[in-house]
Amino acid sequence: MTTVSKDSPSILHVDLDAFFASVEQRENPEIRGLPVVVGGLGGRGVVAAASYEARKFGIRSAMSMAQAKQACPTAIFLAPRFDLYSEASHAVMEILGEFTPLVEPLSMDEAFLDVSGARRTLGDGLEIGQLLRARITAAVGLTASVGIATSKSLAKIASEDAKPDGILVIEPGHEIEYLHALGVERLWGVGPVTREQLTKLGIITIGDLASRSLDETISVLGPSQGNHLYRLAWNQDDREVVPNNSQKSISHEETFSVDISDRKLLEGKVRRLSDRVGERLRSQEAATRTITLKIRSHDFRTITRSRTLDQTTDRSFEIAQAAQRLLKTVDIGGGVRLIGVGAQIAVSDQGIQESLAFDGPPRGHLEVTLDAVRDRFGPGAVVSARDAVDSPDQAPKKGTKGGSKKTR
DNA sequence: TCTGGGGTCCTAGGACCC
DNA sequence: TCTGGGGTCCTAGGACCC
Ligand SMILES: [Mg+2]
Ligand SMILES: [Mg+2]
Repeated sequence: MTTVSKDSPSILHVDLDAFFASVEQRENPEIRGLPVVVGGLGGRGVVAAASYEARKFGIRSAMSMAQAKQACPTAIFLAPRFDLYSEASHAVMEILGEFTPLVEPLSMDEAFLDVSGARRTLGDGLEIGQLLRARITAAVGLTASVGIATSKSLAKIASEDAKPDGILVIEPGHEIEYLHALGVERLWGVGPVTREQLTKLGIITIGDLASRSLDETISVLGPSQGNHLYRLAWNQDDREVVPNNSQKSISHEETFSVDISDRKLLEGKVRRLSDRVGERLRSQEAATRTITLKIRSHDFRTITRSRTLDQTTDRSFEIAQAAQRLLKTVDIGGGVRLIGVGAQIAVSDQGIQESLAFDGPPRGHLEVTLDAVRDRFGPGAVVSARDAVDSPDQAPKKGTKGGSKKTR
């Protein structure tokens, strides 16, 4: 048993280093120590992962493979092998689960852990972080970096600074000095567009953002993002680690090596993509009601068209039919670069019942319902049972149901 | 050889409802 | 009675993440 002070940080962000490239280097000893670039080889590919050796040449995720080749012609260029990465990912997540059930995967190669319960037996966050890093390397042959802090946002930022193969604890009381020295783009949720907006206002660092008034931040970024980022800039982030998040959509898309203008050809592509979407729906015993067609034109402009059906389906044919009908409404004049088919996963009545049983009714729904009744029948129509007096106006009529079953 | 593929969440307007 | 005010659903677009 270890003694751990109560305010010792207990949120861990675990992130594998150069994930796809590291798996490839693990598989093939001959490319260890060499610049390795994993990405699409088909002419229009981008970099999915670059080994640290490749990063020395300026190669980064999301740059085109063509650019990467220019930066380092002698690098090893590999097509991704997702089955391999998926297997490694599962193995890592399983290890994380040995430390606490509170594991929230964010992607194939990263997860949050809340170890506040596990610390009593396993040690503080730092000790647990070192333990699981060693376990991952020994069992899976990959290195992981870990950020540890009192909030998700800060733990995630810290894991970047821990890389590669490192660990970093942001001690309580030192959070603000650490955070405020960083560029705003380091905040989770600030991308190129937001960073540019902030730069125009002279906001370069997180400290700059924090020193402005909340009102100013909101006037530029809107109430939602403004509030959120302002809070993050002061390390005010009370989001909890939530395991077992359910998937909300399934999609497949394809970028063609040459733009396509032939409708028949595109219809065939839609059919094949719909098959894959349907297959995955059925394998999860899920269904969809809303289908989305995505088209990116030769000029990189992207549109989506979606259609909600009257009834849910898990049949590839119906998905394809909906998507092909949407395709007919789109002008494909200059050629199509990418086409995609997506399906929103419908929440089954059973799922709703389970979530009601588990979480209680979502407040929004209940209150809307009550308000609607009051709106129709007057303020006395619904009162708390505690306050109900035995008057004809307020007593429930005989035969009133306890609750309705279907919420939507 | 410009710009992947898989996702999540937010915004905003119109329809519809009470 | 020149304007109610919300709420949800649907659709389209866009920022962001890995
Ligand atoms: Mg990573
Ligand atoms: Mg990652």
